Parts: sequence; structure tokens; C-alpha cells
Amino acid sequence: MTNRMDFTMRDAQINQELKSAGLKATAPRRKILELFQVNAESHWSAEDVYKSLLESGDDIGLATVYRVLTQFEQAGLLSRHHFEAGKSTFELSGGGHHDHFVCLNCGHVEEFFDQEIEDRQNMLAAQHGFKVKAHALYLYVECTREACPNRK
Amino acid sequence: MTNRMDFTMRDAQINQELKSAGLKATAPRRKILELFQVNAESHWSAEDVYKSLLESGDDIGLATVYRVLTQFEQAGLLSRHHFEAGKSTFELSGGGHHDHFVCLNCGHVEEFFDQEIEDRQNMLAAQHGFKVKAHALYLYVECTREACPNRK
DNA sequence: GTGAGTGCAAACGCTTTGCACACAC
DNA sequence: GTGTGTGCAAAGCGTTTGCACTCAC
Repeated sequence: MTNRMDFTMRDAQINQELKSAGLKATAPRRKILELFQVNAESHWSAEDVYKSLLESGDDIGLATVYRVLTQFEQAGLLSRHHFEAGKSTFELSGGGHHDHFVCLNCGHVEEFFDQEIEDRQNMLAAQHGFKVKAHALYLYVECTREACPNRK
Repeated sequence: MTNRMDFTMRDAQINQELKSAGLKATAPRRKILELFQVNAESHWSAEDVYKSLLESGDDIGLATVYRVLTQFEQAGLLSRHHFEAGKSTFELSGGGHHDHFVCLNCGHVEEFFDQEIEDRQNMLAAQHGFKVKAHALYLYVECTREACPNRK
């Protein structure tokens, strides 16, 4: 009963978040948003999301995943990244702006933020007569996680 | 005669550069390398290179352009960038490391370098136990060039 | 009920690859 | 001559789109 209660409450809350974002509360949208919320800090590609939902027994089309991810990005719920060429990766955009370390060997992503780099970027842009509208900073490293195939 | 002489000398020099890079000196490679050298500071996609060579009357296949660009990148002659999703852009890698301003409206690319940002990146990576193997920093701006469709 | 959302399959843009031919060394 | 390089067409991959059906409101 507690479980059922919990589920209902989370479900209702997610519905509310979708509506606040100006989106109709449909099953695919609810499932995808929940996936990102349950696995906070995670970075998923469209394919990752699709496979994960399939494994959960949810019957969602890949095209819908792409559509929903794009909508979520436009609604500000998710941010899109391009860690690897030719592939988008998404993360919950709740935690404010940050940059990323990306492991060249296993793809592991770690976040960081440095105000000094941010300030310096804006300062340099101003020097060139620009205003920074967006920016991407990826530091490619070799990580030291247990799971990393190139662990030192 | 002077022109012919100039051409021959440049041609010979480019041949030499190709061989130094460990590549056989073939016509497509010569033409592509020359294109980048003549238009230094330029950023080209594979398609750009292909079209430019076609317009010059050179008969080169698109597949060859892709192959040669990749070889040049591996040989260190060119660097590859991903300013836009799903598309590679190349530039002569002669001028040492630098970062880029990219105009969101017209795609214009401008280069910059800041030692302080470089140092800070390495310092932050070290703090996290990483060593930076490569990095990408793109500052997306709205430029003020004559040609820019969104010029202010 | 009505318009927005969905699944499927086909199309898309960029890039890579298989193959027969051509050329650099 | 030999093996690498090339052009062409076909295939690959991530992503988008057209269409008929379905669902949220």
C-alpha cells in the first residue's frame, strides 16, 4: 500500500511538472521524465532511453523518444550535450550550469563548475565585441573508475 | 613564367609536406592541402572542400575528401571540430592550440586563446584526479560582421 | 469530439565502406 | 610490378518526418 501510495504521488507530481512545462501529460512523457529523475546525474542518449524503457516493459517508439527529448530540451527540463561526434546526450537541467569531464575510454561523465572560467569567458568575448549566448566546455580525460577499461 | 615557377615550387613544397607526414603525394591530397594553406584561418566541412574543388574544375570524389581529411587529421596536419551537431569542420593545425567563438546566426568562426583558462582547466582536472588529454571550448555568440544575417 | 501525441516505416544528412580500376614509388 | 589511393554506388548511423491511429482534456 505504501508503495502504491508512493507511486501515485510521484506520478501526480510528474504530471504536474509536465503541465507546468506546458506539455500534455502522456504516458511516454511521464516515463521518460521519471527515468531522468530516478537516475539523476546520469547522461543518456536517445538510444539509451529507448532501450531502458523497453527493458522496463514499456512500449515506446524510438521516434517518440526523440520527439520527447527535444521537447523536454526546449521546455528547459533537459539539456543536450555533444560529448561524442554525431550523437546527442541528455541530462536533467535542474542543477544549474556546469561543464564536463568526459572519459575518452569509457565515456564516463563527471560535472564541474568554475566561476573563474565563466568570468574569463565572458570577459574575453566582451573584448572581441561578443556576448556569450551559450557555451560548451568538454575536458576529455582518462578516468580511474573501476569499470574503466583503461584504468591505470 | 613567374607564375609557373611559383606553382611548381609550391607544388614541390606541398609534396614534401605530405611525405614528411608519411603520406604518398597524390593529386587529391595535394589539392586539399593547398586549399587549406591558401585559405589559412578558414574552417571547412568535407562538403565545403568538395564543392570548392569541383568549382576549381578538380575531379575529386566526396569519399576521397572524407578519407583525406581523416588522414590529415591523424597526421596532425588538420584539426577537427564539431561546432554544429552532426558535422565535422577542419582547420590547418599549424597555429598551435586555440579555442573558438562561433556565431549562432551565420556560423562565422573566430579564434582566441587564453592561458589563464588553459591553466585553470588543468588545475581543476588535477583536483579531480584527471589529466586533460584533449578539450573543446566553444563560445557561441552573435557576431557583428557585415555578412551576418542577424547583424545588430 | 477535437487537436495534440504516438508508433511505424520511410526518408534524411553526414559519413564510411566494398569493390574494381588507376596511379605513386 | 605491387600495393596504396581513388571514384562510384551502396550501406551505415543517428535523427527526423509523413501518415494513420489513439489518447488527453
